[in-house]
Amino acid sequence: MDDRKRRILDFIIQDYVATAVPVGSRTITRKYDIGVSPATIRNEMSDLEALGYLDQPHVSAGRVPSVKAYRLYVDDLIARADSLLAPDEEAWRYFAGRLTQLEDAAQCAAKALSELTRMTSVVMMPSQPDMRITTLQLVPMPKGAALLVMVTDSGLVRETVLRVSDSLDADALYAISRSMTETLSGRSVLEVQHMLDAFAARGGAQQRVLDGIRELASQMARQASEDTVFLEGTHNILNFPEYAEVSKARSFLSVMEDRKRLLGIIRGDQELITVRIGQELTLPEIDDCSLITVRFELGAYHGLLGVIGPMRMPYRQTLRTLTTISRSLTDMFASEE
Amino acid sequence: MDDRKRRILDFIIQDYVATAVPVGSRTITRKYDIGVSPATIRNEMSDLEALGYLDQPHVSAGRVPSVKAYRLYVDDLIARADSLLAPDEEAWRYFAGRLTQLEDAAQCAAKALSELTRMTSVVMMPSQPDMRITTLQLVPMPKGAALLVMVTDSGLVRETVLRVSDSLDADALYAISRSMTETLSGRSVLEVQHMLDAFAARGGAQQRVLDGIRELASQMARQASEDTVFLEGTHNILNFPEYAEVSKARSFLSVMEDRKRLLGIIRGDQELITVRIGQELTLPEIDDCSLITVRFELGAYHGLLGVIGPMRMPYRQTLRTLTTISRSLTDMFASEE
DNA sequence: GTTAGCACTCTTCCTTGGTGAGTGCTAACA
DNA sequence: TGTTAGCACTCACCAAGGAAGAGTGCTAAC
Repeated sequence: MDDRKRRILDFIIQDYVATAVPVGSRTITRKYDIGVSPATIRNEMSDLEALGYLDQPHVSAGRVPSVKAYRLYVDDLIARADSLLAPDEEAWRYFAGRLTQLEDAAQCAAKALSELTRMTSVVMMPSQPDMRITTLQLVPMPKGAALLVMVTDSGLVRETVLRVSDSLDADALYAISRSMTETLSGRSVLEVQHMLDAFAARGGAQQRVLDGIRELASQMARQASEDTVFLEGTHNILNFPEYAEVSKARSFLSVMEDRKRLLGIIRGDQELITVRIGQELTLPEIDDCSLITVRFELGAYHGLLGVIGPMRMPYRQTLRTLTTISRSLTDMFASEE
Repeated sequence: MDDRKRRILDFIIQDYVATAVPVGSRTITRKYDIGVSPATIRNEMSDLEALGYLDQPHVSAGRVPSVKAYRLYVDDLIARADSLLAPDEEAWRYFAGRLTQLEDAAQCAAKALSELTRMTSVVMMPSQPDMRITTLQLVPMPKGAALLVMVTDSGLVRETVLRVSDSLDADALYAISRSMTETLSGRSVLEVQHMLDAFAARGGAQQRVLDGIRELASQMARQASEDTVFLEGTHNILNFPEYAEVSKARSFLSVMEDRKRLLGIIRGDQELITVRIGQELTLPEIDDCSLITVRFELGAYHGLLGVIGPMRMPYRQTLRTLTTISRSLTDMFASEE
């Protein structure tokens, strides 16, 4: 494939991404000064089609990039990764808001991504199978209640409200907290859950507290073993002419509902950047969509940021936004812990 | 309006709610055994139209209930409120999941509502202008961090992660927590926010903690003065043939984005049940929708649960679901505090 | 190797006529 | 007086038939 073919292919991708309309030979000469006539372009396009880089919806329509064309384009984009390193200023500013906890950060990132890209964003927090408890603390609440707060070594926080005896003041709650922390800190959430399951029916004064710990531990254990996913901006899909039919939009949305399925697809991604184009996504209902995922680091583990949109998506800009947010997430966790 | 007219009107509403297709005179005789011929029904329908209870999309279509008809139907439904008192078993079971905090409960209720009704749900938590701080507590976290937890008298909890000196162990953090609580407890969040604004640039060892408190206080103050809204299931609108055009669906969704506008409409509702039908909603973009809100109690204040869907909605079932969830929310808060 | 010209294809949009659901009116009937 | 059958009429809906336009492939000339 010579240079001119390559340039024409790039023009077609660029134009189709922008307009969603099949690109004809005249359109190219009108919009992009390539120095040859439509007829020549036609010959080249004919060659490109033979090579498998272009599809023709029907004989009298323009050409549309094939999966192979997007693949070429994206692989090239990733190879010249330096162009993606320049941070996306808008994304930086957008995501500068203050974040407190892991989940906040993930949800916040998902929201930022979906608003910046105007597509659907997905964030996978990594599973942390060996997460250990560092602190348990009871915080007094009004009317005989207390907030049980559980903190793990990875900075995950969970809390629940308990009913406790009115006779317990702040100091008493703190004393209990200390002894609980002493007993349980350093143990994994799974271990704690099993320990307390054994105690379950023991009864007694502090039963409610134990139940609370057990509940939190099991919540955390669940979260520790399964990766969790956040989705935002699912209904941005309506902005794309590809999804102008409600039935298509609905099928897209119902695919998005099934988070386990999505998770199953992206879970294994180890590369810094993974791009799945069209059928590569292995979601037949939305085989005209693409999914880009970018890794971020969270201690020893890694999570994924992703964007789902039509196959015809602005790959370059989307990748920049993704890498920018991914980098700031990685930095944030690195500094916080 | 005599009894037979009323019965015919009810049939038309019932059928139109179920099918979204204008109801003709023959349809009525076929589906509902009313004992008279289509011609008679036609005469009655003609009368009902003259009375303003029916509309006719065009001359050779069946009839469609008017706003006035829905109004009559709904007012009647509310008047015979006892029929709504029977709790919706499915809703009960669905909503039986354990809840920890106010926001959790609200969000959870919103989710349950949208899934049960298959429409868009809205939950408004009440503003609590005189909310006061009861506890401030620092919980140790790994790597020189601490979780600052703030609890108010109404049971609202907020927390944020702070960086603190490594030299502070659990006991030291507790000592700080005690003195903070002593100083600030009983004060309103607004007061605290202003106090700390004055101190802002003071610097010093505990500056980070003070900043944390200030931030939380201002978050809470914002929440205390503004009511907060949760929306769920916005894209359920796609399930209705009325919104089969993507452009309509999009305009619905963009109305839903503007929470302040929604809030402005429902904020003032004092009744136990408020039903806004069609234009009564004063949202011209979606003037073929209805909004039902039901009050729930939260201490001295009240919040609202609502469902938004097409004007042609199953009012009776929706009201039952709403009142059931509302009652269980009210109960939950009453017992918890 | 490039370009102009031309016949050809096929989608899109508009028009047109047929079909059927539903109505309103009138006249007959109980 | 209320109910019913019959009938002409209206109008949305749908399928079929062009006309227009965009785009192609091929051929022949530059």
